[in-house]
Amino acid sequence: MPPPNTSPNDVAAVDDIGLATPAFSPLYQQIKGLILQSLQAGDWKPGESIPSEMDLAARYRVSQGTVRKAIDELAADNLVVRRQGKGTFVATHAEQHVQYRFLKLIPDTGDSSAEGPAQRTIIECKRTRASAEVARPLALRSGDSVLQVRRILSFGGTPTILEDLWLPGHAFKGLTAEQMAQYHGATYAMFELEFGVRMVRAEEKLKAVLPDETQARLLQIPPQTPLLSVERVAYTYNDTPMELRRGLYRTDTHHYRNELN
Amino acid sequence: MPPPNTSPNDVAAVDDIGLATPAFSPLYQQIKGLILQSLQAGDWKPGESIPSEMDLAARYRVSQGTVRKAIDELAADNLVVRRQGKGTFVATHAEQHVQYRFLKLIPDTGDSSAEGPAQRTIIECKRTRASAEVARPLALRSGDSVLQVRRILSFGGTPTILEDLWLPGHAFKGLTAEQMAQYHGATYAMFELEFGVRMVRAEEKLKAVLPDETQARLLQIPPQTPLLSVERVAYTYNDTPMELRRGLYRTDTHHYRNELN
DNA sequence: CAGTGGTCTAGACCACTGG
DNA sequence: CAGTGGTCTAGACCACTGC
Repeated sequence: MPPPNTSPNDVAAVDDIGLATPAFSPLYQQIKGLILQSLQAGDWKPGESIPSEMDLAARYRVSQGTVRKAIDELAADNLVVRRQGKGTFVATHAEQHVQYRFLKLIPDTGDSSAEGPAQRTIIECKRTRASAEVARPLALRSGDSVLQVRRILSFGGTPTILEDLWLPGHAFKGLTAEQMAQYHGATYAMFELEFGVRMVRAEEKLKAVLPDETQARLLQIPPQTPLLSVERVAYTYNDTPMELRRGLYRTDTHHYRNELN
Repeated sequence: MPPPNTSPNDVAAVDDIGLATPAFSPLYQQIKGLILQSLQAGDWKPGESIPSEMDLAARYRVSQGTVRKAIDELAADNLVVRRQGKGTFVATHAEQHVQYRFLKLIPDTGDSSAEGPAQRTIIECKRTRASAEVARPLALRSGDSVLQVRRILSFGGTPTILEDLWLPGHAFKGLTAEQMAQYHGATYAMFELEFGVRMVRAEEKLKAVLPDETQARLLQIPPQTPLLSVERVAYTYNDTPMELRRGLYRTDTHHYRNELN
């Protein structure tokens, strides 16, 4: 016996809760979009649980299976974490064991946990104005206010990474070197907890370069030592760029590891 | 009314077709495993279609939904490609528009298609014995027969990549420089068509290095030019390593692009 | 024990492809 | 038009969590 089923394209229930859906897309995609909006709006904070599948199904007037498929995709995008028997939680950089969300530099020995946590030295933390090169990837206009941070990460006492960060001034008002130092290591966790900015995705461009004098001195290496330059743009929800980061990695004892599928 | 449903853990139908399933796993995982075995065994060749979901469901005595979930995972792993209205096809490096399956080097201009196809020059193609460094990642013993290939890839006439390949001798008997040259560009397609070896996955280790004299000469660059060293191990089904490749990339006009989720 | 996500089924209908 | 994958539903039961 067929259920009293409305057409799969019927988005009446969705429209009922007040959202326009101009083009066709499967119901579960629309549900995914709605949940995404709630995530962006901060209806559920990182680390908290979202409503159960049954709740959401009732709320959106669809079957549990449809909600499930929507959440499955959000989980695949790392926006949400499912835990059997407990619920579905908004992904977070804090509290989790995901210390280095985007860092792919690994000691050549392979034992990435043995070298222990990184020591971080903040060299500089100042408010400046964006140059054209910095403004473009951050979707700002040159001259806009940006926060610039320069720091060194050391592993086992050896300076290994020299990093420059640029952050949009409007989103990170009041960021201080003290804050950067407090959260030893968990920079993205700090962005979340202190500024409500959750990074979701990143793109990196890698090149091999030679350091200038200042860079060589800071990393305590001879000039002419080839370094891996990693330029990263990190995005929040909505593909909004929120961080530009340029790292210089020593690769004599470490390497950048990547998996291809 | 409940269906005449056997327990979810009942693998009778699976056992019926003659396979042991020692530990517990969801039915769809077991089905995935069975399909995987057929792929490895070559029951369906790359580019061909596999049986329809209904067929497989009948064959394994499970519902279409269960087969679907199994195939969904295989599709997510890039082992299989679904095409609505046509069927599900074994993924292939040939015929597809996926010219460079694993190459992540991109011109800085971003317009990766404008520079046209790479010109390939084979410098060397010989049979040797594996050194310890080569044997380990290929899961061979040092001294085992390996094929070694050295070649240069040029973009727009500029030598950009110097590559050394090592292939297990037993799987690539009779590989010649002519074969390498014939398939301009589509090396992995050749492996598939000529040797029945389909690469499924790869791992890369990146470092910044300086070239030695020979390397600098071959790439027509001054010494002291920093290069990106990319060491890749490519795997077939079953996590069997089948290729070790070491590339030296010029990164003055190109960069290695990576996306992080 | 109740509540959560995870698996499985059966059946209906939609969207796309090709003869 | 028949056959394929894609969506959606409804309902049952399993596995895990925590009270």
